[in-house]
Amino acid sequence: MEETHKKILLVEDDPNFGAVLKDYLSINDFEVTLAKNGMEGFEKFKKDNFDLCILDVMMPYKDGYTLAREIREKNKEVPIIFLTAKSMKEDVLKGYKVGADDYLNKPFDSEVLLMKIKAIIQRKASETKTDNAKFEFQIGRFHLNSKLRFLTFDNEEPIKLSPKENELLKMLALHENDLMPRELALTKIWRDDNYFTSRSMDVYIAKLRKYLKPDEDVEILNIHGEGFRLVVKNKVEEK
Amino acid sequence: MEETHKKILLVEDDPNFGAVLKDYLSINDFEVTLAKNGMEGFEKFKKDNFDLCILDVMMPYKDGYTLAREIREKNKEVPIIFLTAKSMKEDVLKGYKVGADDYLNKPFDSEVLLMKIKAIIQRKASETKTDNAKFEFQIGRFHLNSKLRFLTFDNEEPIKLSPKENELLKMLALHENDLMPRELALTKIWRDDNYFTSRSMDVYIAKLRKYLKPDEDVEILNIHGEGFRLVVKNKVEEK
DNA sequence: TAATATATTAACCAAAGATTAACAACAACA
DNA sequence: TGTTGTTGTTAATCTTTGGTTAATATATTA
Repeated sequence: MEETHKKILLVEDDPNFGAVLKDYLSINDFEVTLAKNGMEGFEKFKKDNFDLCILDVMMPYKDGYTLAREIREKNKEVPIIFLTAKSMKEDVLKGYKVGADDYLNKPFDSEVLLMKIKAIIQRKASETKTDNAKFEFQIGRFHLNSKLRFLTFDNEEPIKLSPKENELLKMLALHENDLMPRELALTKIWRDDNYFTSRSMDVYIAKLRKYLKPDEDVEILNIHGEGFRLVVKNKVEEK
Repeated sequence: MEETHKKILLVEDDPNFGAVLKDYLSINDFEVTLAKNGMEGFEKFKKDNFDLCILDVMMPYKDGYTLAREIREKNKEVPIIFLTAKSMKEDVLKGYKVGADDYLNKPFDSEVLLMKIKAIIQRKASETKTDNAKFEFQIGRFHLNSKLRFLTFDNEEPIKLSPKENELLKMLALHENDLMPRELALTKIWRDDNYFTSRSMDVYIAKLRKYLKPDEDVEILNIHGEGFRLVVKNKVEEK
């Protein structure tokens, strides 16, 4: 079964390198749009719908990080890979902060790039399969509107949730009564999985438990080493 | 969060190259077992539980393809990567025929290998996640949910199982009324087979027996020197 | 820019889980 | 029957993971 080719936005100021890379990706069945600086890159980004962006970091007028930030404002989903001559840790961190999905130091092996591209696109594909457009949830006597970030208990005044609180509760609700793996929340909400983000998540779990206290039948249980589970007891089936 | 390191079986007859590659993989957080020919490779394969095999094709006594076929007989799942000096099409085909997952021509870029390894392991992981591996078992009057790690007796409050308790009981249940070899549980659950892990397993068998006590018809029997057997007596067939 | 809301970090303690050690009980078998 | 290796049991110890608090940092808004 032949899928339609994935679209890649390639922003690279070196015209030779850019052309070679474009050709290479093209013969590997990607549809490549080449922009030669950040300005042009952003213009082309707005005009089309790409599956992946590959950005050179060092470019005149507008560098890769700035461009990435603009792209992220428009689109929270599209994967971004940075190409850079630098391999400094702070630069890498800066890249991930603006939401990069991967990093590649020049000069690099084209096969490695290809591998990364495929891995990233596949990952995004499986993510969008799991993540739901749904934004309203009934959780016991609570109602969550994750678009407005409101949590309402019965008919009381809604509580405003912070973005992280909201995302986390939504993810728990999507897995109601089932395991919500730690790792899933960390990689999807925190976009990183280490000791501190894990600690941070625990802090948020505590906050959510506080919010959910008024309903005795709603609980967030821990499954040691695995994740959390939002349980709703004595559930009355509606019809 | 630190996962336990993935185990790789590396079979390579060139001692220098083998050692270098082993070191390289080790510093990249893999646990590598090196075998210097096909014979030794197969012996080591049987003794442990690997996440990946990397086989050199041209080796004395037993070549990579033959070894791969033997490995496949034992294990249909484990990913295999071939290393070869050849790049002939028929050889590649021969490799895929015995179930290779990937192919790499010497000399190769170590980063490429690393990438391939990661891609393959991740793919396998997501496969086993989506493949609806059985996780619910009826054991006499008990019900085991090995995903949530719950053991429920009749309609009583579920008992929480620890990861090891859970895995072990699941493995017993998978062999219900049949022998569950010691060695199997040790290599699969403890990923190591020595005096202490064996002792540890006995401790867990004791714990499980305690949990299962309420149902007279459920018992874990020992088969001296072989393993254990989960028996369920007076089984009433349901329809 | 100050004020406010949100998020991260750090330290510390508690809980859960796993291993180890020591010894008793048992099976296999010469 | 005694000897050897295996299994059963308990309790102590060690390790990892989770919960909580508060200080600090970062982002957002007035």
